[in-house]
Amino acid sequence: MAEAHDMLFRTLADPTRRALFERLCREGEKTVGALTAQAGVSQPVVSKHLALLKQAGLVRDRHEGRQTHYSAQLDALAPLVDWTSQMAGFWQSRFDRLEDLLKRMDQ
Amino acid sequence: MAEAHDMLFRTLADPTRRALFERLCREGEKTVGALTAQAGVSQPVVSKHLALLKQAGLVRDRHEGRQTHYSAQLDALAPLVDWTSQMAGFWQSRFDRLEDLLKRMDQ
DNA sequence: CGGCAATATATGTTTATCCGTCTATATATC
DNA sequence: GATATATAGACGGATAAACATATATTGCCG
Repeated sequence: MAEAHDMLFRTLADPTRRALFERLCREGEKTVGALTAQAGVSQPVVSKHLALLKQAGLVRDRHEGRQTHYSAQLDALAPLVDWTSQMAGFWQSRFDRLEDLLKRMDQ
Repeated sequence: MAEAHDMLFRTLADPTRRALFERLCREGEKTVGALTAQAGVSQPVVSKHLALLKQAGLVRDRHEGRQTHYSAQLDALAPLVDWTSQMAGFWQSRFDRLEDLLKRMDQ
């Protein structure tokens, strides 16, 4: 049962990796070189993190000449939103049932 | 810069721990014993995970006699929602700026 | 063609973190 | 004294992050 949530949480749990993703969200498409310049880690490491982000569907790559441009793929956050609202939903429905119960007890 | 996001993502990244939280969301308040019975791991491990969840603000505990009841604390998911919408917001604003630019170029 | 630039990928290694076990033990509470 | 939970220790194993380095690939350019 290793679902999408699992990979998402795991992928975003690493600070270096999440920082890369955040930068792509803030600043839009960036080349590996540009990302490496401010990532504080070596280029191979950046490439590896980008590969993982891509595997999780969080980024897309676009080749242009000898450069690769990466950009955030926001749709990939949907499972995260779903999960969150599902959790909130469970809570809410339990709350509703409680309210319901109290209402019936009141009568 | 180890913010709330960091702890949240890290805490929810572990499947066992996330499963505990999900169960508390779905089924409401549970004792450690009840959680242990279906967690597939030993009681000390369950207690440790609960302690981490509590540290992240994701659960609350309530002592009743010799039992401890845990319940999900949904407010703790707020930073997660904030982060997500922030990322979406960055994306959106970049999109807006692009639209703006195109509009001006059109004139 | 030759060579440099940008990136991906593979290696070997080190280090660190984390999860789990089992086994206490401390602390309440019943 | 038995029960429920928390906490701690020693331990093993898995995972993962980082380094450094090397190399393969591809594209650009002279």
